[in-house]
Amino acid sequence: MNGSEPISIHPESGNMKDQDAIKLFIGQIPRNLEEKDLKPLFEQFGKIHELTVLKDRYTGMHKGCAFLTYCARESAIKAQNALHEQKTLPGMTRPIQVKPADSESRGDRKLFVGMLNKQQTEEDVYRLFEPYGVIEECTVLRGPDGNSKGCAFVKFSTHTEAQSAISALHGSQTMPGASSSLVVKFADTDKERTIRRMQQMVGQFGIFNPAIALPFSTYSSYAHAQQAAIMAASHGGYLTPSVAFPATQIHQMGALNINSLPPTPMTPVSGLSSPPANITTSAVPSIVTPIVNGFTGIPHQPNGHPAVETVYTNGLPPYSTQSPTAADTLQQAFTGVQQYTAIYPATTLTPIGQTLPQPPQVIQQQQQREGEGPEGCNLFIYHLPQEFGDNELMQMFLPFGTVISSKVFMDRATNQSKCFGFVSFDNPASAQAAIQAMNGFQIGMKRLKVQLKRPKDASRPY
DNA sequence: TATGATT
Repeated sequence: MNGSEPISIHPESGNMKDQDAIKLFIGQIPRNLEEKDLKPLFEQFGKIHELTVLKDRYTGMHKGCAFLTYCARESAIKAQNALHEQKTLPGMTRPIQVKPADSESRGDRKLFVGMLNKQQTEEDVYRLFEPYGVIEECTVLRGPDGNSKGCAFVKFSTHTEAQSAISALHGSQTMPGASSSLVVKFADTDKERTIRRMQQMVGQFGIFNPAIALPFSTYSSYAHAQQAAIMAASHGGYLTPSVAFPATQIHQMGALNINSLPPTPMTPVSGLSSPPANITTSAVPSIVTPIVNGFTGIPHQPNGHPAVETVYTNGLPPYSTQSPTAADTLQQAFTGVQQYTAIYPATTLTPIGQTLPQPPQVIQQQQQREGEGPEGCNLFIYHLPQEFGDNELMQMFLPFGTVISSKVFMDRATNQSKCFGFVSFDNPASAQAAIQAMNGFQIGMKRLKVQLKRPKDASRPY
């Protein structure tokens, strides 16, 4: 089995595959079977374009699996139906696996296209992308009035095709009337990504006064808070305060049924969030993905997976269709801080050019500094932005419940923030929710550390 | 830079 194994990767020469051919992953193959041994088994379903046994990159060892591409798409389907989990090869304990390779079945075949000309139709977009593969779906995003939003979704039959379209088209040209060059990127269909976005938005909007930010901020914040609260509750008391960074959170949040969120926000806290005036409450879906810096959510699709919907304000256009690529986490978060600080006069950062829907009306938050909450209700927050004061800190945590106090520690000599502080809620569930959502949250170059305040008495390691 | 700054 070891020793010499001349592996032929090109079984037959001159055989073309369908453009929509499916690459199959074959698993549970005995390690003594090479391409030539496997060929007869698979050939019965059609002409093989390529069959490759996977070898360890370094040791060259047979990995017990292979990739198989038939010339015809149909052959792959037949083979999968006939073989997948249907028989067990000699020496194996589990049945053979025959299924589309990960590279084929990835959700990553759907592209988001931005910076289109608003006059461009589905057909125009189709023509543009056609050269790069088989297009299964092509949708121009439109507002309620039917006008294009200047962006589209294009779904290819494979990840590879989609990737080649990105390579060829992203930034390749600027459509007449568009403010920057064409954007072609993988669409954010992935649930985890969506959740991560939501997590980001809590920070983005949570640090704004929700009443003066986008109307949806209240919703997303509350939805998120509820989500986190539900989580906290369902985990009982055993939530580890040391959940480190987003990966953990995303994982945990991904387990939630985000569609079960009630559309109605929680009781408004501290009189801050008057109900959003220009939102159609009756039409709000369970999850709302606001448009942020040109981010688009997933549009409603007739027969797709409308787990997430994009909803725009009544008549209010979204934030325009700026380049979604500009919206990487870091920059978004930092922009959020800048926008925030621009709103509040007490801060020193230069306002940035981003226009807000309304001139900010600063609502003075009555601030309760007295009285920490009971045990389990008090958070220690570290890595705060330098410019955050008590109020900003409170704003950031309001979405998770009633904040009974917030305090940023200041250096007495310089009157500068020491970048840490405390927030107290009136109940432990809110505190847990806040930890879950905000610990590890990236702002600027730093990530917030949010954990329960150490009890005064004995701060033992255990 | 690290846990509510006068017990």
